[in-house]
Amino acid sequence: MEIKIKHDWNVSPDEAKKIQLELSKLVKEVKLEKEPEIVAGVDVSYNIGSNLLYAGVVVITVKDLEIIEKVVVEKEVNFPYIPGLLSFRETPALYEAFSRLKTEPDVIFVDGQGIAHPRFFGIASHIGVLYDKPSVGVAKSILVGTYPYLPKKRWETAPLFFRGKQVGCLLCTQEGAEPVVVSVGYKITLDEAVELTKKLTRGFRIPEPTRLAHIIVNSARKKGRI
DNA sequence: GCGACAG
DNA sequence: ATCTTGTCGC
Ligand SMILES: [Mg+2]
Repeated sequence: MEIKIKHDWNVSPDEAKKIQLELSKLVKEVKLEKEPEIVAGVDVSYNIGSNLLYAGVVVITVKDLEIIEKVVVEKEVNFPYIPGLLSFRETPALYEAFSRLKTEPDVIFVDGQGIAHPRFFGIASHIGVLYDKPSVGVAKSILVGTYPYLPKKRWETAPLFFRGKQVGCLLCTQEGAEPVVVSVGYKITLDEAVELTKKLTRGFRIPEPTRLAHIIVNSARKKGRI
């Protein structure tokens, strides 16, 4: 996959925030241009105390959730984990994985927030904007925002609000489990993001794209090889 | 200033 | 994110 926008990653936290504010102007919440047939899921893993990240991308079909391509790479990082600045830690490694990806996905699913973010620009939005590719954030917990109730029944949703705007949805993907946080990353509507997430969810809490990406980066890490 | 805080 | 055993349910 080819990146469309490049910028420095070797920046300070303050500079990172400025970049987010600038790039957030490019985020679009619009309907998909084409019916998604192929989606990608991305995730990152690492050993505690190490600065070596294992970044992976899994590409699957929407129709039968069959894997058609997977890539895992190793990449050093120096940027720490700072709530609100996750993309500056994980995206450079994911960039290396995307560079080796042959398949062109219709939508990218990211383990983290889209616009449900302090500056409305989480890692899912960041990746979507840089690649000019529709993206969705599927997080395991909330970064910012409030909700009126917790969805308990499968496929039930609850709106997530931040600063007077609905920035995402809590989606119950599995009864008895905490809901996932779905938010628009880029060039998709929240309704489309939620519906697509439901299509991509099997019997697990985490939708397949991100769940499979999590599995491959962890197996690569535990084998100590790619 | 205090507390919260994706992965 | 990662560490880990026990326990519950299919
Ligand atoms: Mg992750």
